[in-house]
Amino acid sequence: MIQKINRMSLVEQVVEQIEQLIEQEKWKVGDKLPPEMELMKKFDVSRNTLREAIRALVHAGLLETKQGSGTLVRSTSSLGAALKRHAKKTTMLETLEVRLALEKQAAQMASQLRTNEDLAQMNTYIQKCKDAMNANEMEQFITSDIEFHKTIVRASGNQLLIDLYDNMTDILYSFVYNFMAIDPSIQLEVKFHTQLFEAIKKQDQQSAQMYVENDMEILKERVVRMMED
Amino acid sequence: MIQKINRMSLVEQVVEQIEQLIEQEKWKVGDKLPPEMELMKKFDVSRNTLREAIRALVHAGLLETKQGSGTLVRSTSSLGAALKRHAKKTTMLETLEVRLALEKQAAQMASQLRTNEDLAQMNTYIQKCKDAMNANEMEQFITSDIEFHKTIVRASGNQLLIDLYDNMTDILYSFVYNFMAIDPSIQLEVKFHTQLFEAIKKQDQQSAQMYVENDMEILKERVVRMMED
DNA sequence: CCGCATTTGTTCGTATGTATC
DNA sequence: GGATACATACGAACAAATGCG
Repeated sequence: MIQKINRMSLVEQVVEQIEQLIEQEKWKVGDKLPPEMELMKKFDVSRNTLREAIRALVHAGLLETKQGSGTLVRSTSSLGAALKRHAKKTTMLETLEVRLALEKQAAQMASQLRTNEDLAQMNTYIQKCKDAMNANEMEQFITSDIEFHKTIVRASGNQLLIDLYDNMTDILYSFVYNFMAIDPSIQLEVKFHTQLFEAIKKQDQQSAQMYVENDMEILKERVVRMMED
Repeated sequence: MIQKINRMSLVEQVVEQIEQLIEQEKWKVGDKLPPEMELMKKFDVSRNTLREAIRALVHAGLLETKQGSGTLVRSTSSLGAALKRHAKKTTMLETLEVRLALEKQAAQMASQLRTNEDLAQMNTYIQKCKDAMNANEMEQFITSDIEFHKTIVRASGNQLLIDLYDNMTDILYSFVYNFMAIDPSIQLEVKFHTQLFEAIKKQDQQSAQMYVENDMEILKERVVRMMED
């Protein structure tokens, strides 16, 4: 039996393994990696090799090293890191518009493909949004709101669309999060959620896209208002 | 006058400079970089430092090194490279759907923002498409077709949208290019181009989005047919 | 086919700066 | 402040691939 020769350099192999560990969430965002000595033993490579692999991942944006402290996980994919870097060169409004584009398409596709499980999940998150609104719990509202939208996009079944959307959402909310406040527009938002849900349930593609636009218009106004301050 | 301290490591600085040189097309895709010795002198860093910068860019997908031969430019942005890697894990159909999402949004925005120059350019490319079709020149048709669509997306004014769209288009056509043939559907395609152009001219957002869908349906059928073979 | 120059790949060693305890 | 561990940068020597005459 002939074994395939390992054409990948040691560094590349370590990089791949670390990438997978992060993608599989064995090492989560914010986690601190084990110290170099431990990793050397685990991967069975020299310190130089390990360090080089880590540097590659630092430049890719997945890891972050702090002198004297350690290395920690910063992002889950190089796509996310590249998007974040790119998004910084543009405005939040542009990111929002791209996110709108993705969600509109997702809503249209979800109208055709949604399963009963999808619908049930959407319903759950809508209810959570309502509860959070009544209890004036902003943080809970935002979390449920994000999950509601992500459920729609997941229902599209398009993995590339899902990944891009999730990254855009992360970028947006990492900026907007602290500037949110309970205000009358939230009631409108919940109303649009319900309408959007009904459209997807009825498999009405046109209306689904329209309600996405309505819903995101609110977020857009918040971003614009935020940028004026 | 207080000077800002250079917090960036030498490697990072070299990486940035090379990235800029590539982005500004001083080093174009396919070009061979000057040998390490020369670059060492130009950037005034040691070989190790330079090599580490190059390695980071190789991992990011912008450069490619060949022992004994040299280093050459592979891609113009890390976003593009990350997207390409990601897109390989999914299907062409998914890429096409995301591209459709972006172009629909772009068409809607272009309907509002298009300048007379934009319209003139679109017209030019439509004419080139017609000419190529009559002359049975497939390659010329595809090139003009791509340019027509890109012009619409550019007219949206959203740089993030433009970059993502361009990359998606590159990925798609690098797969589909060689499988195209002159067939009756091309006549339909030109017809949709004209309709789409008229909608943008009349600033009719709804129709513009619809015609994008019609137009891309043809491409979708081609991709599906191609994948069956 | 050989030999050679060019170019990148790999692995040492060393010096200095910097964060943490 | 001192000790320790890690980060950063440079230099040098040798290996391996490529291309040319």
